[in-house]
Amino acid sequence: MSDPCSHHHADSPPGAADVARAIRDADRRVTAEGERMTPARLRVLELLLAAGEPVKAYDLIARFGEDGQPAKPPTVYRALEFLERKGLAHRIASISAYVACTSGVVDHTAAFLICDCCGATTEVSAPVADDLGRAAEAVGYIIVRTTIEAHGRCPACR
Amino acid sequence: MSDPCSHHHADSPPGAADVARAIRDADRRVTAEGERMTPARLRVLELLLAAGEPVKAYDLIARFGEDGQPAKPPTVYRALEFLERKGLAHRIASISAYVACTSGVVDHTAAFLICDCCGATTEVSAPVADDLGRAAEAVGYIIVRTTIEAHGRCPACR
DNA sequence: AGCTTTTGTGTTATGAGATAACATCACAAA
DNA sequence: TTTGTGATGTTATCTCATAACACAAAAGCT
Repeated sequence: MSDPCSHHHADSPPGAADVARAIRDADRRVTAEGERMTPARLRVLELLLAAGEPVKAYDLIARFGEDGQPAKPPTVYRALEFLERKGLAHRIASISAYVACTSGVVDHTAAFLICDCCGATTEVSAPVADDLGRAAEAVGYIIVRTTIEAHGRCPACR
Repeated sequence: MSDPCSHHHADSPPGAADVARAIRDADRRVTAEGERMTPARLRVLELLLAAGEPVKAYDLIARFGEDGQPAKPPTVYRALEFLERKGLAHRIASISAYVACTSGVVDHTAAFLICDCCGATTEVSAPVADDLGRAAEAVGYIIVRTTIEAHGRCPACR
């Protein structure tokens, strides 16, 4: 947050029921694809979903143990890598943070609107990537994965 | 480079004359805008231009002194911050690297095509940002700055 | 010129983000 | 049961970036 705001916002933390359902869905999908949704992976996904906003890796590490015991960094980074690979989470490079995927689409290019004031983020589907794909093709590139991160002010902060 | 390639590419390091001219232009522009193009800033810009591709901050730090003496990190990070603010360089968040701006346009949203194989990058003007701007407006966001980084394979590596 | 303010630099130290390397474990296929 | 693969535990370390403070250089003012 380059210029943190003092006014407060209505939090919209996803309800426990929502989180539980999202986790069950994710678990089923991963299992169906022949991969394992292990406790560590479930736990990290749970933390991301419960936060409802981007979370720093070391915050996940700190919150990892139900009893307050932190995890070792590789535990969390490995889980994040897996979740990203499965499309269940995204890394937001410009702020070095991670967020649960809110798009139902499995293989998609995500675009983020990030409020520099309060830190809220919105994942929008990117009509954007198509244009870029064409531009890339014209130059001879094959695009595998695209990071789109727009910084600015959210409705509450503007 | 997630999957480094062994084949080699024709390097296209900008000629010394090109670098010198770009530096003079930048110097003039910055001075005209009432800011100071100090030796440290010139040096970092020179290193970025000469590289012709994204460079890690600590590589700049290592190469900083003409005599081989490294700089202290803040020296380089401050220069990078300035160059970015002036639109003379860009930070590529997804690979934590910096690159000289190759677009003539002063205030623009840059988009990058990054080869995961050889590390080459191409800066393309982003027709992309307009779409995103409209999408953002629809949700009530004001966009200040956008990061667009497409990873894939360059013509030589595909 | 003398003074003040602003902007940039030098330096030390440390914070924050991420991964290498290797031992061990769990699980499913043969 | 054996064997192979994928996941985890653990230690250590590496890379990236900035805070904080003292000092210097330039620009603006009277």
